[in-house]
Amino acid sequence: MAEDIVLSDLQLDLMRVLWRSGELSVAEVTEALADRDLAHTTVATLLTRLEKRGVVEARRDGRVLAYRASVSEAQVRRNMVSSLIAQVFRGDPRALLAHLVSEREVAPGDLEQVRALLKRDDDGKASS
Amino acid sequence: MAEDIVLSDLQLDLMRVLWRSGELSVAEVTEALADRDLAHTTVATLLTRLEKRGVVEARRDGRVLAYRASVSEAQVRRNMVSSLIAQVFRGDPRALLAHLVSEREVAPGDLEQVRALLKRDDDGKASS
DNA sequence: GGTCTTGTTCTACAACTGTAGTACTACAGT
DNA sequence: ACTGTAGTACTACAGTTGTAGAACAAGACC
Repeated sequence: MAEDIVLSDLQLDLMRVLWRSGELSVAEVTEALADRDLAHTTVATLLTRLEKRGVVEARRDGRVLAYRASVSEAQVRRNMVSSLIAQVFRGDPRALLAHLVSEREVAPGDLEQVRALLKRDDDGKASS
Repeated sequence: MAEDIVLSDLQLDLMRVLWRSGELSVAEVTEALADRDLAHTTVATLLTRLEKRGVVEARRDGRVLAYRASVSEAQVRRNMVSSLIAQVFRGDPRALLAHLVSEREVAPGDLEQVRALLKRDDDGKASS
């Protein structure tokens, strides 16, 4: 379950609201997306569709539906990055890395930084 | 021009054929995508649509149309990566980098490798 | 108890994508 | 000139997404 999780911009915005806030009603989600200026029926439609796809779950709370994300943000990130790597970089994550570097999207300093981060991480998790 | 270049999987496959081979007829593209097993009319439709979007150009060569990519692979890559970064990583490329590292998609050795590459590159281009 | 409000569900529609059939056009061979 | 044959153009249709109205349900208020 939860395999093909590639979400559109709007869908991600919805999910972000849920990830931040836990369990929300349609009204609350609509309010949280006020900048998008969507009708609440639109938000309801979107949530229903996402529910059908299994990325959110609805729970009846009295007469109101409470929606909750049923996939994590990390999971979606993973999926979307993997998907991009598969599509554009022949499945080779290092090709993406090389792209980022050569496009000057990340600087050498960033690499150092992240490397340090990784090291700390490894020390914690995979210590001898 | 050529701003919103985010292509689907199939569209990318088409483009890859054109990037590799330069200028091709519908028949040639269809053949190159034989594994997809598409009708040549399907390929024609796809190319026409891509032309309308400005990512390929058609030239009349006798009675046959010769299609050619009018955006580079690098450009599409840039766009698609940027788009993902904007959508998923709040526009921060380093967040993507951090993701790659923490998801073990790239290893420390890869960082070194790419860093070396970058260094060589900079030596050539941005020498003091 | 009737009506207002709030929320849910259904239906709708345009744009885009994947897919392809049909119709038209024109060159090639006899 | 006639007819394949090959290629292009047009039309179509289902699925997804963005967007929302209309209809319906049920508690809240007087």
